[in-house]
Amino acid sequence: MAGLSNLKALELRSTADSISDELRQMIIDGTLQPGEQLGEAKIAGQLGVSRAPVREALQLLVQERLLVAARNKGVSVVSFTPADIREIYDARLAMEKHAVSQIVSAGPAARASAAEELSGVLPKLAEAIRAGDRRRISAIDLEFHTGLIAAAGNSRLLHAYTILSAEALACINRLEIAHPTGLDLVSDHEELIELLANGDLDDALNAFSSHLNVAATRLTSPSAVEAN
Amino acid sequence: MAGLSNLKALELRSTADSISDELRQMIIDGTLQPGEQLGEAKIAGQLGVSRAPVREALQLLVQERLLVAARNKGVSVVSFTPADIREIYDARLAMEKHAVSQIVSAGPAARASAAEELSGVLPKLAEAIRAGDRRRISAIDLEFHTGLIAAAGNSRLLHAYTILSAEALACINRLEIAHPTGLDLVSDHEELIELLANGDLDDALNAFSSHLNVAATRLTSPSAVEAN
DNA sequence: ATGGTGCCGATTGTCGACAGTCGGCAACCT
DNA sequence: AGGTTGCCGACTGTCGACAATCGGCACCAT
Repeated sequence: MAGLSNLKALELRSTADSISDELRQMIIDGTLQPGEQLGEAKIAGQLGVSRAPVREALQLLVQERLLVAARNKGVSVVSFTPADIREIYDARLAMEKHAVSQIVSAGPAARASAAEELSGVLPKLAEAIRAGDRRRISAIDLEFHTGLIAAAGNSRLLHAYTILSAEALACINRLEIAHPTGLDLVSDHEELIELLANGDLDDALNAFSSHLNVAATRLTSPSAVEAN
Repeated sequence: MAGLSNLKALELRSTADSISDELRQMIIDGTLQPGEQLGEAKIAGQLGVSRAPVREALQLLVQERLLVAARNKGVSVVSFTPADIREIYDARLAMEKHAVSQIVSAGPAARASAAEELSGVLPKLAEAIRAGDRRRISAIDLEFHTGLIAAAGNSRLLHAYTILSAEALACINRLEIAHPTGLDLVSDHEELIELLANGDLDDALNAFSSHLNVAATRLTSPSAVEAN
C-alpha cells in the first residue's frame, strides 16, 4: 500500500461536460463559424455517442449564450453584434469594478495577496507575446481579469464572469486583428496591479474602467486597428 | 378574414420550460424543503411525462443554483449558508451599483424615465403591505430592483440578476420573519428613486449600497429582527 | 466485537426509436 | 403568371428500456 497516493480520481467528468468543453473551445477558437447550424444527430454520430448527452451539452452552451436555440430548428453558433460586444464589456466592467472595490477595501494584506496572484500571470502573457500567438495572448489576458474576479471571493460573480469571459474571447478571436500584441500589454497590466495594490480606490477604478473601455472600443470600431 | 388579428401565438413554451417554472416557484415558495431530494422518475410520473423533459428542467435549475446535483445521486434543493446569502447580496450590489451608475450618467431624460418606471411598482408594494402578504411583499421588492437593472439596458446583466433574484427570494422566504413588512418599505424605495432621479451619483450609490447591506444583514443576523 | 466483503435496491446516465414540427419544393387551381 | 395547397426531407421533442453507479445492509472472517 506504499505508493498508492499518486492515484488520481479518474473520469469524474460527465460525458456531457466533456462534449460541452470541446464545443465551447471550438466556438471560441472560431472552428465553428458564426451562424453555423449544429445538428444533434450529426455531432452524436461523429463522437460515437447518443443524442442525449449531446443535447445536454448544447443546452448548457445555449445557457452560456455561445449558442442560440430556435424551437424545432436546432441550435446555431452566435454571431455577435456591436451591441452584444458593448453589453459584454459593460457587464465585465460592472463586475471588475466591484471586485476592485472589494479588494481595495479589504485591507492591505488582501491587496498584496491579490496583486501577487495577478502578477503570476504576467510572465505567461509576456511569453505568449514573444511567441506571437494571438489566441494565447487573448486567453491569458482574460485569465488575468478572471483572476481579479476570483480574488474578490464571490463564486457567483466568478461564475457569471467566466461565462462573459468565454463570450469576450469568442468576440476577440473573430476580430483577431483588433487585439494588441505588443509588449506594452504587459506594462498596462503591471500598472493595473500597482494601482490595485496602492489602495487608492478611485485611481484603481478609473484605470480598470478605461482599460476595459479601450478594449471594447477596439472591438467595436475597427478603424482604430492600425494603432497596433 | 376580418377578426383574426386577435389570435395569439399559443403554446410556444416547451414542456421542460413549464416544468422548470413550476419547480422554481415551488423552491422559492418553500414548498420544497432545503436538502429535499428530487427523483427524476418520481417527478416525471407525477406530471405524466417522460424523464427527458424533467431532466432538462432540472439541469436548468441546477445552472440557476436553485438545485445542487451530485453525480449519480440526483439533485436536491439548495440549503443556503450565511456565506451564500452574503455572496448573493454582494453580487446584487455589484450589478445594482453599476446600473445606478449607468442610469445616472445617461442624462436627465434616462433618469426620469427610469424613475417613472420604478415608481409604477410602488403602489403594488403598498397594497401587498396592506394585505400583509409577506411573500408578495418580497417578490415585489425584488421586482423593483430587477426593474432598476432592466433600466440599465444590458440583457446579460439582467439575466444574471434575475437568477440572483430568485435565489434571494428563496432565502427570504425561508426566513420570513426577517423581512420588514411596514409601510416605511415604500418610503425607503421612494427615496431611492428620488436620489436616482436627482443625478448625484455618489448619493445614489451610497443609498443603494446601504439599502442592500441592511437587507443582507437582516438575513444573516436574525437578532436584528425585532426592529421591524 | 470489529473490520472487511459482497450483495441489493434505487437512482442516474445513456441509448435507440417514434412522433411532432418546420422550411422548402413542386404540383395544382384560378 | 400568381397564389395556394399538399407533400417531402430533416430535425427536434419525447418516450420507454437498458446499463452503470452509488449508498446501505447483511453476512462473514478474524
